[in-house]
Amino acid sequence: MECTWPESLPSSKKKAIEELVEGRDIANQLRSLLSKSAGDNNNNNNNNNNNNNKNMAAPAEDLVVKILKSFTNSLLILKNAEADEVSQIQANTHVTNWNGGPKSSESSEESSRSTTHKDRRGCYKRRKTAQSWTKESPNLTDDGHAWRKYGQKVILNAKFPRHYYRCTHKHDQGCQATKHVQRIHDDPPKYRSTYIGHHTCRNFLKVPELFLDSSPPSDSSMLLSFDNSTITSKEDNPFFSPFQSSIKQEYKEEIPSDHTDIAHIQSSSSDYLVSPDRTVAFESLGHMSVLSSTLDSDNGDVISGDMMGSVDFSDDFLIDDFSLQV
DNA sequence: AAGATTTGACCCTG
DNA sequence: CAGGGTCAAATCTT
Repeated sequence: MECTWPESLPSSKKKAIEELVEGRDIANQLRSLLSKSAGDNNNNNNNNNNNNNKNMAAPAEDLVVKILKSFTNSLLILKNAEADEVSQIQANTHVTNWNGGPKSSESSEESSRSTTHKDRRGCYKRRKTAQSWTKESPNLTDDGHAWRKYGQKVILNAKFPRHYYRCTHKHDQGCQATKHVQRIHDDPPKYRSTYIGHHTCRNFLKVPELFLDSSPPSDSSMLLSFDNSTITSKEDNPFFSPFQSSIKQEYKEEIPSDHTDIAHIQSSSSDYLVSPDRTVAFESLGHMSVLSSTLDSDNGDVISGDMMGSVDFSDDFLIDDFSLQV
């Protein structure tokens, strides 16, 4: 199971990234040193008063934080640029109208349409670009969201058809999230799931009241998955949800005889929280999602306030997250 | 009966 | 124009 982070980085860029990572790590060390010494001084009254020490450490730490931020942003830019080059299905760094919008030749071809079919002009809106990330996995793991299949296509040069899913709540809640799943290997089975867009829905019907309480349901899982990260919601990434997915047909078709996989799929949501393997996936996917969100935030493709509020771009998050990736 | 899946056609992008 | 993404009627499942 892996994320489609570019695996074939040119060595020069790899080195650049390594350098940045090293610099960032050093800055990180400096920061911990600073905070350590500040803490020591706080416990030690032999020197000047604590307020003075704090006042000295605070600006220094600010600087360190800025340095770290700079490193992290550079890494983000580098990596995202690479991702765009390597994979078309990787997160796009700009997003046009979410709903695309009809072409200009809207009304001119009225008569040319066949009358045997319903006139669907205007109803078809393809997303030109959207935030996307992929996941590859030997089985079709539950991502916690309710998906409804809306299409299947044979893809050129692909052994297996691609299955298209949209969020079940597309119509009742206007959730724009979609995904497609394609089997890329037969033996051993391997599936590539590409997630497009963010869930803006609230999975009310599926969420136990326990989770609906006061805090977002994802909080616990996020904290478990990301350790020090400060992501606060799963809404922008289906993998963060601890809830059961409701895809049925997909599994029946793709894994007709593999009982272990089916058992996996139907296993309780707690699997997500305890399996180290999946935790890694969460980290990778969370990273991708955050990456996309970071770089898309200024292009007007904010789907909802929900999504915007889904990620806390604190220094800690970015720093810790990146340390997983490089 | 309601909701999900299947499937062929439509539409968009490169 | 080809390939891929989406729609929606028909069909299936619960």
